Amino acid sequence: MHEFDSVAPSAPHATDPRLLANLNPEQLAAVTLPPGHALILAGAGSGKTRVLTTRIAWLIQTGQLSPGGVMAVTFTNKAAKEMIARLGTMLPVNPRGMWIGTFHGLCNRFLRAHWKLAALPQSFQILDTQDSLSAVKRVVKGMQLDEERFVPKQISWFIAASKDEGRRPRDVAVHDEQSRVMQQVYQAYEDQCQREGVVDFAELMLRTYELLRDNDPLREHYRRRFRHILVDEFQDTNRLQYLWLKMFATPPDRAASSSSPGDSDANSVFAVGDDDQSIYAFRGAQVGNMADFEREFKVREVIKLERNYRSFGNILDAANHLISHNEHRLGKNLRTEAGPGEPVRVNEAPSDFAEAQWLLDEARFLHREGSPRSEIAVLYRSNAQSRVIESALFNAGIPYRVYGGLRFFERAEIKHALAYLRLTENPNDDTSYLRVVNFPARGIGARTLEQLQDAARASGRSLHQSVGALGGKAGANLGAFNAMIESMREATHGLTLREIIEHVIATSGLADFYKAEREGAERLENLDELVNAAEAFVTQEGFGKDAVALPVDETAGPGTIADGLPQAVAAVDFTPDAETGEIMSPLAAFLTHAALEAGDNQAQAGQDAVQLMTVHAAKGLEFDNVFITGLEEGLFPNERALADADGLEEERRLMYVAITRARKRLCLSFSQTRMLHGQTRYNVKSRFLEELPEAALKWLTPKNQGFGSGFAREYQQAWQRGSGLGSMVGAGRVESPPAWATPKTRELTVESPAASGALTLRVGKSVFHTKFGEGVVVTLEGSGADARAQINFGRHGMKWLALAIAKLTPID
DNA sequence: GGGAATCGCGTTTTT
DNA sequence: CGCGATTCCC
Repeated sequence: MHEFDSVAPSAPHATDPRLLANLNPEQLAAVTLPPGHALILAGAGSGKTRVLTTRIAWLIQTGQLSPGGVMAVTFTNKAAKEMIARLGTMLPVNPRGMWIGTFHGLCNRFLRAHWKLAALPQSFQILDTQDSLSAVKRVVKGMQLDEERFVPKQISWFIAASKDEGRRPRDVAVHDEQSRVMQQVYQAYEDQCQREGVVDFAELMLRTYELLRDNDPLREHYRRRFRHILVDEFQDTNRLQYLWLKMFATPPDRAASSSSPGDSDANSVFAVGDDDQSIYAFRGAQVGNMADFEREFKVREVIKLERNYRSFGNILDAANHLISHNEHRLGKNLRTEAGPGEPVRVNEAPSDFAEAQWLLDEARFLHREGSPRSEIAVLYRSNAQSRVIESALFNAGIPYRVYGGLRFFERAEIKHALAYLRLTENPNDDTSYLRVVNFPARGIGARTLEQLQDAARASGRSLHQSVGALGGKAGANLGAFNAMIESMREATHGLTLREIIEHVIATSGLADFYKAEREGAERLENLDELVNAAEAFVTQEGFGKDAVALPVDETAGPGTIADGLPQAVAAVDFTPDAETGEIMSPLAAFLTHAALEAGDNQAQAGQDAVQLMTVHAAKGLEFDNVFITGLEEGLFPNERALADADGLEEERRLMYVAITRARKRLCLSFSQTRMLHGQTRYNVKSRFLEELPEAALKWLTPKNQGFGSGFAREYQQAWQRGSGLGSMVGAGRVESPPAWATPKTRELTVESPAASGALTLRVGKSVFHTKFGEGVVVTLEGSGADARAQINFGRHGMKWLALAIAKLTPID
């Protein structure tokens, strides 16, 4: 089926000496590894991206690889873009033509090229998580299941998780009624997606994997084409991504059987990852893939990049010391030549409010000292923690930026516009149909849609096709909607993408609707922004001008292929059909782009602002000054994560990621009390604080260390201000009961079995229990013999104790 | 069909 | 407590 140009690698050219300059010995070894599968353990701040890009540039410069023979995979669009941008400065070729992208982006390209083999429509559309959930809801409703028992969200999660493990409905384990129904829903969901010509994120991966698995010539073709496969953040790969990778890689036994590696037709996988930064197990990532890779791919070279170019010594000591408490590691220790730097400072606050206040003063101080606000990052374990910090910053008028939340293409008004656009492309997309059939309102109610869905189910056709089944006013309204979609389709024929979108926003009634809305101005702006995004997309991708294969001289070489698939296309989102070269419409391509790249999720960019984000969101970023807040048992480590065995280790890795974000200054803080879910919680400080080396720390609270001069004075003032704010915070020390707490009893005196004599307990007081260790009294109830106390023992959890029996001693 | 009241829930998130 | 989703009522 395929013919290949088996061009042996030419003798290395003289490389640009600047390319390899300033690499340390380990980096150099990684960059210049001979062909063969390799695993690079790249510690935080060790120059990972540099090694990846330099490796590609070096292979190309030395003539071992043509741009068309590269496949580089990342997890995020941001990482892919960065790689492309850096390569652009290193190479005289256009890196946009290389197969560099996210797992999902590359799958999309692959399926666009082989849509027929994959049994998809050429302009199949991609469901994001929201779309997918509403599709599942539709299925569940259609099957008339009890939504209490079969929660759509859970089923949606189950389907995604199954696909992420490579399981089709027939492969899922069925052991009871519940799982049997789940399987049926999964099957029905698949049928529905197939009927509507849509795929969800996991389907992109799974479909690609299966196509390669079941089609030998195709698989062999791609194995020959991609000489070098590079994978970033390998520790975050899930089961399916690992299997997927195996499809592209030459099996190691075949690679080994070749006498000389240089002439072998085997390709090479260059996997880069850091097991200590694996923080996505909750969404299916399997760190075990690293060990599996080493074993199954018979990796000969494991290179560790341990020299850190980011942080000062004390920060690295803290990170190393902390992570050494994990048992399941491949083993790695960061080192620096930058000197110890400032100690890691630790602050204890009486309340979350005071913690925020302290943070605020600290940020002000740093800014006064010349640090840009954008170099100050405030990290927290969960999004709910940002609220107090935000309000403190807001009230003080300090600009800040919160990462997270809705992204551009996920906004309701944008999704609505996209739904109309999708319908002009494919009126049988029921998800989009239901989203906008009555938005803006046009007299199509819930019962009408029930009937329409029943009719569609009965005939096995789409909603759009089933409108004729309904008569009366309802049928007329539906007919009018169909006619509108149809006229949109006709009117936009031949228009530019920009004109199409403008037309649809106007004629759908969306523009008028938001004009009439009191709060619609921002949404209108966003719709304008959608037009701009489309314009930028077209310009950037170069569609319409020269969306054709790049000049041959840029792409020819080993790996040239002969099945009509262009080596490289200027417009990567317009991947042509592998056989016919047909390219999908700009609109379909833009819709794909919108699904695959949800856009920024940071609020108002522009001015210099303090950066607020979760630890997860901070991965891959770095800042001069980092604050890690809320270091309390239950919060960080999070109590819900402690349920499973590996939970604590993942939490610790999360802390490790947080620590290693800091370049110059690291501050840790925790609070004795915190408002959570509408009630005050009394917390014990995080065990992670105990796992840090004392020598690298400087405690700012009197208990552990006195105040000195300079910085410390600042802290003292900040702390006092923070703790002196309003009656809410009271006297500020844990010894006095917080005035704002309203438990049943605030103070209780009982005969203590431990200390012969009276024991006085107060809410907020620390106590020691012979079995559970240190805890904080949360609630007191009853009296005398049946006096009870609820005590938070941190890692041992919240306990109710009978005070007549429990052996408690007070801690001061 | 849409606004108001009520319910329920509350790690982490990219594609 | 604060939110989103659902339900209720006009």
